Amino acid sequence: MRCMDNELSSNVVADDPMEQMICFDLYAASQAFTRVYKPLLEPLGLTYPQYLVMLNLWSDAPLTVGEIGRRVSLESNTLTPLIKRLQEADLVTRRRDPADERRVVVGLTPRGHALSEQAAHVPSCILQATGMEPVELADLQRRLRGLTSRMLTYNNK
Amino acid sequence: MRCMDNELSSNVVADDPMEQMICFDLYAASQAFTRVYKPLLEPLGLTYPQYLVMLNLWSDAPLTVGEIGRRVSLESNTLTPLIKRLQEADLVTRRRDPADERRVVVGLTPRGHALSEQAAHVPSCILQATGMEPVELADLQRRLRGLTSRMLTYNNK
DNA sequence: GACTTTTATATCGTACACGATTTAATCGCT
DNA sequence: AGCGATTAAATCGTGTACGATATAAAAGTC
Repeated sequence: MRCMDNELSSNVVADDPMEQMICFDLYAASQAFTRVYKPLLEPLGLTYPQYLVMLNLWSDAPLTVGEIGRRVSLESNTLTPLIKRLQEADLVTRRRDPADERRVVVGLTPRGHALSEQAAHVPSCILQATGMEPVELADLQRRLRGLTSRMLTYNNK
Repeated sequence: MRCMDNELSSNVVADDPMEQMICFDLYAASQAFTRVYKPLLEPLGLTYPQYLVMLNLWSDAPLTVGEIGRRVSLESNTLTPLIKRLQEADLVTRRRDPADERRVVVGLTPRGHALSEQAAHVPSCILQATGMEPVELADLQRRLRGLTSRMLTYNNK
């Protein structure tokens, strides 16, 4: 679907070019979270994307690279080096799935498993940092998911 | 300020490790925007961060690297190479400010200025892709800014 | 007026993102 | 069974992000 300009076009550009950009607000919010996560994750030696991968492994290890990718919305081109860094840090193991040699199964080392305890306090810290009630947060999440879904639909038309 | 776990801690980790992560929803929404912007910006030869810089120049050129950085929340370590790529593409000029030789002033070339016309339809396309009314969008932006502000405040305590 | 501090940019190293391509294994079809 | 299509990872190249450091100019201090 091509975008057709309409009578609203002249109103969407404000004096301040950043003022009306919803995308920029999303970006800024995302960066703000990154900054709050950083000091919490630094003692664990994890970056935020690495933390997302570890969260899934703590919950459901072992997982294939592809399954991890579906959960965190990343593909092997990003995940492979990331997981190799986790392996270097002796947090995860990587081996080919004997049942399907195309797959690589990622598991936790004892050190990787143990790290979950040090990370247990992170979610509550983040919740506190938002300064929002869980109900209010859930509403915002619902709106964001709706927006994301509509954006992706638009893109596929 | 250190984060103290409280009685809610046990509720913030759901079965699905991704389910309750507001940060991930922000990331996903941001990525969805990137995907909608991409086909719109590709004909212009711009990436999304480059587009943000050009938006500010179209509005207020010439600008120093620092001023651009304040507007798009990036620093010289990211901006310098980005702006050099815009210069390679003959869209912007870079020169030291004679009044203060520390500053680098970024201006538009004729080609850079002309590109604004090709980009004029982008904001209305994005608005259409959100599938939201401007009022509704403004409300979401207000919430996001409040959240961002609280997160950054938390981080500085 | 030399000296310290601050400011503005640039450089460097590490770590994502992601499109495009490659490689190898498995699947599907006849 | 053979073989083209599909799938799962990995690899490659480009472009952000960003902490740490470097460099040079300007501002502040005695």
